[in-house]
Amino acid sequence: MSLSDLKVGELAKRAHVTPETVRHYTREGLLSPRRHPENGYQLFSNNDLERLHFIQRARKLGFSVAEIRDILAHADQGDSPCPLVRDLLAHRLPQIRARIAELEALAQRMEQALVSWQDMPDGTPDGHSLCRLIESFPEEAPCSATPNKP
Amino acid sequence: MSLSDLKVGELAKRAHVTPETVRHYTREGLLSPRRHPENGYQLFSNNDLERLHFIQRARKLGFSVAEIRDILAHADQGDSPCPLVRDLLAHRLPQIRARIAELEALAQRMEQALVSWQDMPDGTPDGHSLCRLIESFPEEAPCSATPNKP
DNA sequence: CTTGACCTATGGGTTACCCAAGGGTTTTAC
DNA sequence: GTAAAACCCTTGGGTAACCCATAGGTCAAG
Repeated sequence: MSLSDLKVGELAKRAHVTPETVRHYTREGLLSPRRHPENGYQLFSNNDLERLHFIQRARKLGFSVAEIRDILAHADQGDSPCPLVRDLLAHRLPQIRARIAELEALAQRMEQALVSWQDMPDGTPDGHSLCRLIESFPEEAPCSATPNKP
Repeated sequence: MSLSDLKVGELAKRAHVTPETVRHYTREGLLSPRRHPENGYQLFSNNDLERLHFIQRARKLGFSVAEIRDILAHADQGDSPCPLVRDLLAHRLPQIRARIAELEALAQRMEQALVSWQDMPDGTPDGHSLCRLIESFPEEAPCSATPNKP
């Protein structure tokens, strides 16, 4: 109805994301487009575009989609989401730092492996050994960094 | 049949993982236990225990379960998996380094946010602003680090 | 009026597991 | 000897933030 109504693709293009992402945010309740009464198309306003920009900024600060939904819900009710925002970030930061430390440790294991493998022969698997490269590595360190999350 | 046959729980305990994890590796083809002919229980050998240790070492070096399956398949066929192992690690390492850089950038954004928010009032959302804390952050940086993967 | 570009909803894939349900088995304890 | 606890099985669903394929409706331009 409004002059500035945007369809998914148009909104997506302006925010440099894919239409799928916009639909995802809509499904998750971060955006609530009106619907064209006849064809069912999603209709986004300029306000939705601002909202999407907000979402992108928040994502870049490390907030999850679920957290952003909560933040937006607060704001939509007229409550200031800022205390929530501060809290979330303060809690997330040490987790990120821990994750960095994990990955750093992993990278060092990998580098040490590559270095110490440089003068090891490849060898064929036998009954006792599958790959000495890997087996040459220490295993016993009760609990520590987990790889492969990203 | 063998004296040293282990049930899932026993194998899991010796490797300090959960039975679910063992079943997962079995489903993914990393382990191939025999089956008790009468009750269908999985029966693992000492060789499987070594194999599980191998898997754990490889996981700690950052290999994915799928990669480890390939490595083990090579070894099971009598081929040396070592060239594959070197290759995989050499390719993965720069990805990990890139991921660390991403997270480092994220952490710095978060820290800068927390600092610069210290003397900002919380404010109530109005038509133009949802949360100035987040809106005070730059958005335009064409493409860069993605948060929230771990 | 027919392309081709766009929209819709649904369901499945990604990773490395974890968890619950529903049901059979084995071990332990009385 | 038996009953409860502990263990095993398979199936299916959940996690995070999307991406992609399918099948089918809609719309703008030539």
